[in-house]
Amino acid sequence: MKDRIDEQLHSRNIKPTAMRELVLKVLTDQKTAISLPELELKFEKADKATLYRTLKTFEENKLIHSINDGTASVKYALCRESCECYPEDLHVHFLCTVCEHTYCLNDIPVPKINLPAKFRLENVNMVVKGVCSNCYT
Amino acid sequence: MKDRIDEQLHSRNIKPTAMRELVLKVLTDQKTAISLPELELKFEKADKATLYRTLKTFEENKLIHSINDGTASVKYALCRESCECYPEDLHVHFLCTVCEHTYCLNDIPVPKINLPAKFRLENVNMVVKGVCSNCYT
DNA sequence: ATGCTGATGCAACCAGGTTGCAAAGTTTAT
DNA sequence: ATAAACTTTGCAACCTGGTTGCATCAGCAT
Repeated sequence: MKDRIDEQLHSRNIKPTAMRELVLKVLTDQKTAISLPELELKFEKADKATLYRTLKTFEENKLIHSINDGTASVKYALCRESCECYPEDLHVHFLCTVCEHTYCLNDIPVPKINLPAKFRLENVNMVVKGVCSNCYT
Repeated sequence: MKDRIDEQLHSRNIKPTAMRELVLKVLTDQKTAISLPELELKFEKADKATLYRTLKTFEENKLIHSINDGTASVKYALCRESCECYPEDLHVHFLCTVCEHTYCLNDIPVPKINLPAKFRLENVNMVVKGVCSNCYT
């Protein structure tokens, strides 16, 4: 288990400190994207700033991606192995308005958009809001 | 001018107070979406809470729509006359990473997405980041 | 004029995000 | 093995946007 974690960190050129291993472990076990405050709650006692910087490091190195789903806080989820966070790599995110969980719909790529003349595209954030299958009645 | 403003307010069932007329005027003159802090700066002396509530009122009555473009703050822009903020009414937003302005790409509808089974769609937020034509080199 | 309702202004609060700085831990060169 | 150099961590403090409670004020109906 730990091996696998360290391997992941290594493959993204992130030094495997104890803290980072723990955070990555939490992120791996997570089915939905998680926010910084939520991450804090996963630990008995952990420093917000450290977690914050850990997430930033992960994001810079493309181990995770951030999602701004319109709720108060930014959420984070693991990137796929092959992800380089290019526009082609992007997928749709789904925010359930009942349970507030944010899902990565990895199989649904973000549709291509034709921008007006002289607009250059760098990135796309597409969040669908609705009710997830768990909360579906 | 004022007539036109009042008419707009009236058509959305919003009582035309002085404050609201001023805010709507600012929003009308705006080419890009504006945030609460930005709106505050447009006035010599105005109360944040009042502006906040004014925006909320406008939004509830579908005179404006909010855009969460991933920057720290939520931005607001006028709805089109015919807008009821249904998913069909939605358009793509563009955030310029240079000037930080957010454009309503009114002519680009949000693409339709096929969600997984038992996921119900309510709303879609699609923000494209990049460089706008003004900042394009 | 009187009373009711909703709008405004002020102050205070809250949460998430972010930074500075010193202590602890790692790595590298000698 | 030791010292120097660099990185990570933990703590505290801060900033900003968003939000709320409450007293006051304005507009309208009676």
